[in-house]
Amino acid sequence: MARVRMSDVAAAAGVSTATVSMVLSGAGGDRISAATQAKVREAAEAIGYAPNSVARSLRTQRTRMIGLISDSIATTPFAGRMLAGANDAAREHGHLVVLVDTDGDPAQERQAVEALTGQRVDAMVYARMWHQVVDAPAGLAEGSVFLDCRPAHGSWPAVVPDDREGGVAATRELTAAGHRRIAYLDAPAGGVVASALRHEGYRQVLAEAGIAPDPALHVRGETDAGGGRAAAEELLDLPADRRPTALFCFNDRMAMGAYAAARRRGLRIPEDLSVVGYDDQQLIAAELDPPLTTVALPHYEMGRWAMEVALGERTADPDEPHRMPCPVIRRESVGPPPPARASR
Amino acid sequence: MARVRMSDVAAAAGVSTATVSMVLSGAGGDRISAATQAKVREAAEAIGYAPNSVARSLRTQRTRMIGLISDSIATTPFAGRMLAGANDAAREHGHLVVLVDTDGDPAQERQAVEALTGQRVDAMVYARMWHQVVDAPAGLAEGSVFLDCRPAHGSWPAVVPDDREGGVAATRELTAAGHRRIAYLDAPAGGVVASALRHEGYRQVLAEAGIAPDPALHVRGETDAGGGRAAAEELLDLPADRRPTALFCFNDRMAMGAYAAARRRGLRIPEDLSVVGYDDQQLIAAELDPPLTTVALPHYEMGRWAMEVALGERTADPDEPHRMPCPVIRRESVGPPPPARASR
DNA sequence: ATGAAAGCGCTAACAT
DNA sequence: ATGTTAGCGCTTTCAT
Repeated sequence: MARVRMSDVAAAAGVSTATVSMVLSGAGGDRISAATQAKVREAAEAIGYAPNSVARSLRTQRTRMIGLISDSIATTPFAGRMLAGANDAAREHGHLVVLVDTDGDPAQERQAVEALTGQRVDAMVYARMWHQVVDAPAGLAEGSVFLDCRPAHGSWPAVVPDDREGGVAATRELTAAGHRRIAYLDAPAGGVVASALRHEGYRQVLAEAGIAPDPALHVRGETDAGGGRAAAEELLDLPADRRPTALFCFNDRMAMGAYAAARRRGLRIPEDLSVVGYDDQQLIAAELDPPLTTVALPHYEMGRWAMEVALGERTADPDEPHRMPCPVIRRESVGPPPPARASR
Repeated sequence: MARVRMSDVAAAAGVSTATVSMVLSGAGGDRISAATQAKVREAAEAIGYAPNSVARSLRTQRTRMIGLISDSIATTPFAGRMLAGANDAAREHGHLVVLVDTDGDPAQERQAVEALTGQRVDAMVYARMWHQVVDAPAGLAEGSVFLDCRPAHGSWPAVVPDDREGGVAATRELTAAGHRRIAYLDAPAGGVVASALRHEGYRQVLAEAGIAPDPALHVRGETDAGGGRAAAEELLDLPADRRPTALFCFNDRMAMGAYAAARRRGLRIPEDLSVVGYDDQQLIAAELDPPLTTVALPHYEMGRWAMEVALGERTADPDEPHRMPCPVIRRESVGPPPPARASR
């Protein structure tokens, strides 16, 4: 790599390294004469000088690197856009991101914190692939920020999707179309914080619309297509007067399964059955037939937000997670309820 | 962050920093007495010493960081497992990866190379989201390695999927089941190197099986579900005696569209029509009904390979890309051709 | 078996 | 307006 040092530039320009440092770092704008500045820049250019950030970091105690620890953002095809948001924000502020994927293994997390601390990153972001409550890794510095998760204990800034409002928006999409028998195809019970929050949102909308919640319309299944299909079948096998006219699915994969169940029964979407998903997974939502109306997770924006607070470009309350809105993506899977069951 | 330095450990242990350095770096195994070693370790532990990698790097001229420049691996949900492979290999050898996503923008690439060079990363990996031939970014150091792409000019180690053999494997899956009228749903003409390679493999298998290639069975479409569907429709509208009994699709998304086209015509998969995809995209291949037989891209292995040569743990020919095998993933979308057209 | 001392390449007081 | 100088925290000869 580059072998030429600042002293070489200084020699070539006939000035001291201090002068070179000042002009090249821009700090000497007013202190160094224009002529000298030009001379220095030319010399640097001519001999192909590239500053050594390691030396600078040692001196300034700032590395312009941000550590990003994740359970598996990088390795799974899901929340990658969080990285994009974080990366963009870092770049815009002249920082680099050092990424460590730990598979969610606490031992690896501890090592990651250690390695990143050793490299003296200016700050750390701790990210999860999906919204959850986590134990902070051992040794995580104050000033770190949580991305798509929040710490069970301790006080750190955090950003998570506003899953409650997402549940509201999804359900409202359905009540607005005229539905009153709306099912919620939920994730398995326990642990999944998004599941409970979306359910809250769902119930709130029903209440506002004066719809009595029917426990039979709240079913659970694995969060994949198979689970969604099984759950949807259970629902569609209900007697006609108790059967839902619309399905709010915990995620797009379950919605995909619900499509399959509807298809088996000869039900058309959205004419006979309306469906709303969650996640806006491009590979599914946009390519389903018909394209799926869904609620998007603001991954990119959350990644940006987290990086901006890590960089100190934005302040945040360390005791209350920032909830990022989840926009509805309208496509073609929602319509009015079928006439036969449109009125009660 | 940690404020305690090696001199603090030295003082606490009553030895010199040289001694501390030796024992803590393991280099003093035979030179320092066991008693002193223990004393030093205890002192370090007691006062919570954590070495400063920046200072070490300045001194040793090695940062134990590898730069990874990608067009958008991190930001799109596709080739993320390349990152996992790279990350795992780096970790196993005590290195960290500094990730920069450039969106494929040459200006950003140049900046990335510059920033990474400035940080004195020990090596760089240049990755693309899908197999392509690229112009190396300006200033890319010798010794860098190309991941999922190969340089149009210049001499660098590179790793790409063996798309030709993948095409062979996919097609053979179909001839082995007894098919003779096998269509290739290709990507649009031009540029996509994988497209041509897979086509070569396809033709080779036909030739080996003594099947005369029918130009009507080579159709092209956009590489999404819509394109696959249109291409499949064209094929399925052929007169019965010319219609294919099996479809080899450029990717899983096109296969998804082919499923839709088949469904519209009342064709069952695999009883009436066999389908093979490419990519093994979990969200699609495994969740389609029936699950799709496909060819997997060895993303994880390629990521690992690239990182290992970047780390110098593996040697590679800089003038010939390493071709990584693409395994067939057998699921349920391939069967024998329907009886009516089974024989020629 | 251990210590002294010279830097790695840069920045930032402080001088001039 | 520019130069001198003292480190940042560590590793590594070379001495002892």
